[in-house]
Amino acid sequence: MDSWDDAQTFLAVTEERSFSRAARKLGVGQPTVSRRIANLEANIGVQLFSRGRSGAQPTDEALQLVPAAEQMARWAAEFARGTQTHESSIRGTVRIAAPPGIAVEHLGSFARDIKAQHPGIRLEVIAGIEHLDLTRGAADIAIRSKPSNEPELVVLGTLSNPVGVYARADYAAKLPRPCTWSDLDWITWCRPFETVPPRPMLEKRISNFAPIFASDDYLVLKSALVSGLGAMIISELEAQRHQQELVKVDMGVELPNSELYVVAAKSAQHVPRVQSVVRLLLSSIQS
Amino acid sequence: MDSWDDAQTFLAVTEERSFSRAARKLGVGQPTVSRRIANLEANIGVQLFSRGRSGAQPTDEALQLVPAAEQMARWAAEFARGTQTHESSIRGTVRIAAPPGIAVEHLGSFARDIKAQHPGIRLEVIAGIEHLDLTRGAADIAIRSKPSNEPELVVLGTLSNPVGVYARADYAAKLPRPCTWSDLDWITWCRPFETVPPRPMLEKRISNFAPIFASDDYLVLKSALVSGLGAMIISELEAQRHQQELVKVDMGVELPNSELYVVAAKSAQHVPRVQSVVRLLLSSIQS
DNA sequence: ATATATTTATTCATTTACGAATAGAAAGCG
DNA sequence: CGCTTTCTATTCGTAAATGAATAAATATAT
Repeated sequence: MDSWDDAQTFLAVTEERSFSRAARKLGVGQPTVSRRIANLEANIGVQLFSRGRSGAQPTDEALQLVPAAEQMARWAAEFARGTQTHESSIRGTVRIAAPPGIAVEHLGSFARDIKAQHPGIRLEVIAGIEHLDLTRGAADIAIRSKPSNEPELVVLGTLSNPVGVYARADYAAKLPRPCTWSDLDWITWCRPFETVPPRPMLEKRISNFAPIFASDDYLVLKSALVSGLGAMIISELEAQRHQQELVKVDMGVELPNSELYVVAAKSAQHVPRVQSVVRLLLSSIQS
Repeated sequence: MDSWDDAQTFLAVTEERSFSRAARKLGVGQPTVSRRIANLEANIGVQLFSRGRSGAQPTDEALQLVPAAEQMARWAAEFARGTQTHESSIRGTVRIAAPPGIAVEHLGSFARDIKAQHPGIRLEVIAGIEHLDLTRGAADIAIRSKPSNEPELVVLGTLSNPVGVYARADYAAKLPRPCTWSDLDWITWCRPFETVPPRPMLEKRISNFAPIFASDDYLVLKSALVSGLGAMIISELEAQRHQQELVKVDMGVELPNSELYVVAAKSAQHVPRVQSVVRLLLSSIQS
């Protein structure tokens, strides 16, 4: 084994559990992956994957190789970022990972700001809670509800996201005054997003919390909200977009802003296009 | 940059300071290296090496990329060793790094033992003090005079190397009795091997130590010794081979054995052929 | 100055690696 | 069963990567 590309191919297959998906991920054809793995297996004389209808399952021998390959991937990403710190022009693709609500509420419109300021930059938003590995370049920036304490990552700034309880006007009109948290029919996330704000906060305030409606899709949640089914905690920014349909429910107290942390791999912050996106992100979403 | 092979090529050039040497090291042609580096430079838009008569000098930008590439190399070696732990047959090449004296005195004859026991194994001995990076696979085993405390390495055993002061019979006959350390005309290492035993020990025992003769080549030292120029500390094993020419000089006390440490990368000890060599090394040289 | 020895760059015939297309295999489903 | 889908393996024409040979450049020695 002296071709580092083979290790890359190997890692992609173990992660994707499929030759064809690995090929897509690597940007090569499926036969190439098939051939490279076959060569690797021939060289070391051990079968690395059991092929079947449902893809490729790593053997025990293959699993022992994974940690080393992962470390290679991590440093390959570091190397790649290093090559980009000296780019003079601000252009290229920037991938942002964010929890689904944030992504929908803020990043769509943010993309327009980016285009105006830096037309050369293309934005890719991955909405989800899977913790993408920033050190391996799965994304350039992540917006997280908790600060990361991983030593290889750095918090580049915080976003204060003002939120409020909103409902359709006719629903809100029927509510008792003052209205308590338990009085409301809540619309919020269900699995696999049960840990995405504001659901944990609701579960803390309301014993035996049971939403009247839940979904893993923000648009579905919002359409339930707009249909007058119940109340939902959304960002003020999003509420402004729906001011004709939605009204704020007065809970007696203002909700605290939800704090969001913008994190990136340490070396990513020196990549010009990432730098620009972060700067604009912090200044344009800030309140 | 998504081809890990490019990083490998890059690292080879920074280390060899030459496209052609890097090509030899990688086992590819020189034009391939030339082209790969040119592509890499074109992709990132920065010159990485200043080419000249005396090879390729990395630019500042290139130097920033080196640490990441080195880490990749380290884990690539780890990956490669992982692929070898499941080899069933004990065959292949094992590289041993050792200080020059040890290499000459012991490893030549050890190669014969290996051949008898494991005919499939080929030995490569690198004699020198350059600390080869075992974690990166520059050698499989190293014999060192100090135990390594690097966390990625492991001491697999110690060798007790009995040594004595020897000189040609006629030279020894003229010595005063009892004979002190300062009475002798010492033959020992010069730069760059000034730290290789036994020279540090001699410098400690004798103030203003100045050898009558020094060389960086063991064979040169030994020929000076055999010619009757002075005395030299050599292993008893080596002394036996020259018992017709050399006699032991009685210093009043026996010299303590020189302790040698056999170290390897942690994962290398599980590679069958390395395992076999280490086992035989410990059992056959042990006194 | 001229020869020599080493560099990197270029050329170009050759080979290797690639991937679109296809075959084969296996599971889900009506 | 037969249809569909989703895998991996194979085939094969093509394009890209390779390296022997060579050119160009440059320092060192004679």
